[in-house]
This record gives sequence, C-alpha cells and structure tokens, in this order.
Amino acid sequence: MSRRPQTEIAILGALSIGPMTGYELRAAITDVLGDFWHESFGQIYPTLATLEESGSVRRATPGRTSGSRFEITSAGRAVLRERLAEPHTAPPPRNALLLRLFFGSELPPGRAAELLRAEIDRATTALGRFAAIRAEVVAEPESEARTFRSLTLSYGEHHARAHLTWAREALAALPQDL
Amino acid sequence: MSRRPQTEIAILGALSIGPMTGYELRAAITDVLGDFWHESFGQIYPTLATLEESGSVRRATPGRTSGSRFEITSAGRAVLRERLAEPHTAPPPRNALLLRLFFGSELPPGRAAELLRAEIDRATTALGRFAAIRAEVVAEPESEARTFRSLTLSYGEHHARAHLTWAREALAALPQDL
DNA sequence: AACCTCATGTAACACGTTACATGATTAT
DNA sequence: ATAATCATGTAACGTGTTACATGAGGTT
Repeated sequence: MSRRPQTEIAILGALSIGPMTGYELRAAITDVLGDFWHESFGQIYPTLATLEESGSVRRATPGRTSGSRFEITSAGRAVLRERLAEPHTAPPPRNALLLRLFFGSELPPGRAAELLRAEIDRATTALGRFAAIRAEVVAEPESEARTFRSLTLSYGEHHARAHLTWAREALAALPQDL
Repeated sequence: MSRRPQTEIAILGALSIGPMTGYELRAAITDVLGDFWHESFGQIYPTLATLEESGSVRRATPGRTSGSRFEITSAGRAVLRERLAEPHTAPPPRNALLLRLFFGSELPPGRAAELLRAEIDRATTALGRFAAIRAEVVAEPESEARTFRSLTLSYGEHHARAHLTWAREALAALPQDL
C-alpha cells in the first residue's frame, strides 16, 4: 500500500500541458478538472516543493522566487506516466445526502423534499455547464486529447442526467406530508 | 463551521433501529448503508465512547464490558434529528478514475479500455445487487421507512445504469490503438 | 494612497484508514 | 483443547481543508 498522494498526478498532469505558477495551477485545475477534481493551495505549494526536490519539475525562470512558473521535466513526465498507470482505489463511500434521506423519517416535515429540490437545481446547473463545455469540445479539432476530454465530459453528462431523473422521481414519490 | 463528525449521525441512525454492540453496528452499517456509507472500527469505538459520555447512548446491559449493546437515549434521538436537519456539504470531488482518463493520452496502450471494462463489471455487479434489494423492498409493507429506503436504492439504480451506459459508450468511442 | 489581484507559504486541525494488540464466547 | 468468530480498543499515519500571514505588482 501507501501510494503517493494523487495531488502529484494532478499537478504533473496539469504541467504536462504547459508551465504554470502555483496560483495558475490551482486556477487551471479548478477550471478544467473542477467537475471531478480539486486541489487547495495547502496541497499545491508543498507538493510543488516535493516535486522540485525530486526533479520532476523545475522553475522555468530560476531567478525570481515569486511568480516563477514551474515546468515538468522529462523525469517528471516519466513519473506522470507511471503514476497514471497505477491502479486507483475508490475511497469508501460517504454520501451525506443519502445518509440523511435514508433516515428521512427523522427529518422535519418538508425537509426531504427541500433536499431533493436542491439536488434538482444542482443537476440542472451542472447540465447547463456541461452543455457549454460540450459545444467547445465539439468545435475542437480531432485529437487524442479531445477524445479523452469528451469521455470525461460524457461521464458528467450521464451522471447529471441520472441524478436529475432520480431526484424528480423521488420528489414525486414523496407523500405530501413528508 | 466546524461541524461534528458525520459518524455520529450514522451511529445514532443505526441505533435508532435497535440496540447493537460496536461490532454489530459496523456489520449493520456495511450491510444496510454499504452502498453509500462506510464506517471503520477505528471510528466507531471512539465515537461510541463520546456519545456515551454526552448521554446520547447508554449501555443496554450495564454490567458487562464486552458484548454490551448500546441503545439510543431520548436525548440521543433529539441529537439525531438535529444533526440530520443540518445542511450537508459535499466534499470536494476527487475522482481518481476520471483523472486518469482525462490524461488518457499518457496511459499505456490498452489501459484506458481496461479501466472502462472494469467499470462495466463494477456497475453490472452493483445492478445485480440492487435488483435483489429491490425485490426485498417491494415485498415490505408500506411505511415511511420503506419510502426512504426505496428512494436511496433508486439513487443507486439510476447512477449505476448511467455509469454502465457511459462506460459502454466510452469504450466504443475509443480508437482501437488506445 | 488605497486597493485589487497575483502569489507563496505555514500552522492547526479534522477525519479517516490500517495495523496491531488483546480478550471473551461459542462451536467442533 | 483448539479454532473461529465476536468484540473492543489504540497508535501511527496519510491526506486534505481552513485560516492566517505576508508580500509583490499594477491600477485608480
């Protein structure tokens, strides 16, 4: 066991597109991977330091300390490929929404319906965002990268639609007095 | 901020069904909530101690130290209702599968397809399990508890179906040489 | 001068897993 | 008796968040 932190994969992956500062890295991860991945500054900066020490990344503009972009080295690319090929283990499930709904009888009246309506909103918003991204992706020239980007987007679309359908059905199935 | 740990909700919720030892608690949570919740012994025992101290649970057979079942007190029921009504915050997303697929161009040939086939298996297995549970739920007499159990089961069914469809589509969309 | 955004970092904490140690009960 | 299972607990560690502190650079 004891796998290295996945943050390294996300950072090396992002830097494989182009050099970035820690700050830009976080923005890029939020923008591009935000629907299925997240990193905080508290993870990014220490991890960048580790990766620099191990030679996986280097400063593209070595002089400055503030605002210097990091670029991935060829050793770093090798590490990225290794780490991506490692088996992933899904963390044990902890779905706070379902936990609340399972014990829904203990919820104040109307609360379950409220939770479901919030989910409908969230899913609807997500579907709108996905539609915009889909339009972008369709316009891109065909490439391997586009294939994989489309594939992850498709994941979001399928799950968001399922979520929306579920929440609507569930809301309809709830008796009035709950 | 600084919400109390969700483990308390899961334990109080489980004990609201009936008294259990820590060991039985873990089995019950795994069996009944296992598709969307998880607790380890390392969480259960310390939390039980905390809950006992705060008067939310008490030992049903006070004499013994080993094998004594815990039961929820009326104070504990009040805590459960409060905690269930609290807003839940979804943890930031960290989907290791999608992270790998997004950077799929860096994966060894065939690895992406392998990942997708594994997902198809997982989703298929899950759907089988859900079908068995569905049969049980349908046979139960109508009750509030059944309504909510059905609702969480339905979540699993919708998402597993979506997952399966997605993985099949994605596999079909992958060029042969990836 | 004040302010915003870019930028970097650390310290404290929360949460959870895993591995280990230990003992009681029950079945063979 | 011995093995399996039931049962309880702790210690070490990993991973991640949040809040805070600090400062550079450019804009109004």
